Amino acid sequence: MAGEVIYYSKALIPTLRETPAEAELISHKLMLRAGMIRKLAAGIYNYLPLGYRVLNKLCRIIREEMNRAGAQELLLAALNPAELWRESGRWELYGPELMRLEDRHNRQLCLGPTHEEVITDLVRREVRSYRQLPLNLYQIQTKFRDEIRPRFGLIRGREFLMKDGYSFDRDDASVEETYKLMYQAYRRIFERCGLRFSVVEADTGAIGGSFSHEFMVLANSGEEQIVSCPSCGYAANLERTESLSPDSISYQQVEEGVSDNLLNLEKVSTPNVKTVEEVCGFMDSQPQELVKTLIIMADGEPVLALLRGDHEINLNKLQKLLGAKDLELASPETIERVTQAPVGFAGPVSVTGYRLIADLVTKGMRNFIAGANENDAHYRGVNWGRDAEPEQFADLRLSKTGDLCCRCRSALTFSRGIEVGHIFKLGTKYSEALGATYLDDQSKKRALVMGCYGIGVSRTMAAAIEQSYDRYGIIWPVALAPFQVIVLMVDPLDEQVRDIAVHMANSLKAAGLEALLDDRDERPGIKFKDSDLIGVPLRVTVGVRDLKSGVVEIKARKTGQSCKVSPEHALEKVLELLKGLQAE
RNA sequence: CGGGGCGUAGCGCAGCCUGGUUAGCGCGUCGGUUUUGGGAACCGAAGGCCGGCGGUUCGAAUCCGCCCGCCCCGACCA
Repeated sequence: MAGEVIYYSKALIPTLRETPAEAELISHKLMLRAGMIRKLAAGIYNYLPLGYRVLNKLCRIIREEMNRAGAQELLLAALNPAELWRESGRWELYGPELMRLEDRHNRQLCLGPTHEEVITDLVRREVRSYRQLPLNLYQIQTKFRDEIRPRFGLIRGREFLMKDGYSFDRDDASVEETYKLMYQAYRRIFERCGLRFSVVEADTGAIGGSFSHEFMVLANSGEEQIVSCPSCGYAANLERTESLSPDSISYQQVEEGVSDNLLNLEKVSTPNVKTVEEVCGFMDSQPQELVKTLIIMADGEPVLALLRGDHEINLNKLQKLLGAKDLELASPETIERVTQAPVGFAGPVSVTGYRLIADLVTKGMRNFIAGANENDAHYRGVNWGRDAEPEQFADLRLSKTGDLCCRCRSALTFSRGIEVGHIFKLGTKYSEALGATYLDDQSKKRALVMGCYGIGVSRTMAAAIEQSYDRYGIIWPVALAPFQVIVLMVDPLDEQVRDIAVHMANSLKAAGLEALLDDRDERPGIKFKDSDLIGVPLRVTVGVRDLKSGVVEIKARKTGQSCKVSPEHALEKVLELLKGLQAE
């Protein structure tokens, strides 16, 4: 890498002592304070030199790994004609998140939120033969999404930097190879960034198979909940997690050690007792003895979903099961219409005309409590078969703490993450819609099999900070740091200090490192604070005090550990420390 | 989209409820003196269409209406 020295006195690094009121999230606050970014409008940011340096570090790593994996970089148009999006059907499907605009001739355009259409169009024009395959193309570009609610600074913006890649293969076997290559490339990218991350299985939608993974940077502020198994390596998004309830036999069975001692169905008057908690309190029972009934609107049709009282529904699972496009909780009016009772008294007994789906866990339950579909009444002693029978038992529940891995039965771990990468096999969805075909070795026309691979570059920068900071500021991993070293002159007016510091910075540069030379005529305190805030991994402090003893101080940002060495040995020491930091 | 909050100097805020004469404070900025190893002290100075438009009033940062911008929460608990 080419070395560099930047003089702080000439650099635009407008640090802030106080946090602008607009920021909530740590990464957002610190990036503003460190002078890395400034907001232009809601969800839209300018990158100042310091922030841009970090972004470029990320891009460089991404490029190197993508190229190594055989992908080629290109740059696609950001402004897309509507016709192309109409061809794929997404002009209508994408919804208000698509930034649409018109030109002076009233032609409709959009700003690309992703580029399947554009790349597929390009490839369908240029690729004809299997001999040209496989082809793997990527770009790093600003994307536009008109988010409902931009928030969290760079984590959810309306304009953001993204690496998006698309692969074109002859068949499934071939795309699987490409997919594996990309998976490995992604692992390498995030490893090289020095990030702690987890790869989770993601929803594959209609395509099926294990062909989608999300790369999550682990951070407590993460939007996504991740469930992982420490013993077998299974990891998934909470919404997609399949897990075993540790107590999936009924409470009654556990209590009595019998399974088929069926009690009579008994209607109990429960005036104004509606929630699970209220019912339990009223009947002196546990949520595990109760089956709750949720009325869900699936594409406008009410469906009754049954879950154990202490479990939550996972709408994604239900949606998948039903094959529905749109799911939402039914309105109170609908609930009254369906159950003939106010909200709070729904149950499975004597329901007709609606689909009834019960969670697997409820299958083993006996003599449970449920709403009576009647104002102020519940049943107790409800049993499947005799009193009610769902159309099917299926996995509907949201995994919860204490659940076991369904592969190896170990206890699952719950954590939070920020999605920074997503890879998936697209199949022929876009190639068929846009007619992107090739001739195979039998002269037969076939649709290209696609994969797509994204990395949120600007978001990754924010995620790195979420994962590594302290009360003084950012702590960059060496690979992403805007500079590896800051050389700080305590007394910039002193000739000897200046000479030694400049020489130090230049020798760092000669060694291929990027150095920030703080030559500002500021008080030492300010310079130390700024140095900590912007998070440069190593600091070399040159001042008259230490020079009297013939030394300079080298301090690691992360550990706070420092040592004093002679100026002649400083370079060597810095290189050694950096090596140690990178090896972590 | 629903709910809540905010908009006053580059940044952080007070003033507004209860209208009144030069609109304040801290930080930052500029000049000066003294300082100089963890955000200095003193002296002096610059910097505001109080988000915009309209209304009420003798008089509006302050009251009312509309608009714009920004932030937060929510859109899975029967």
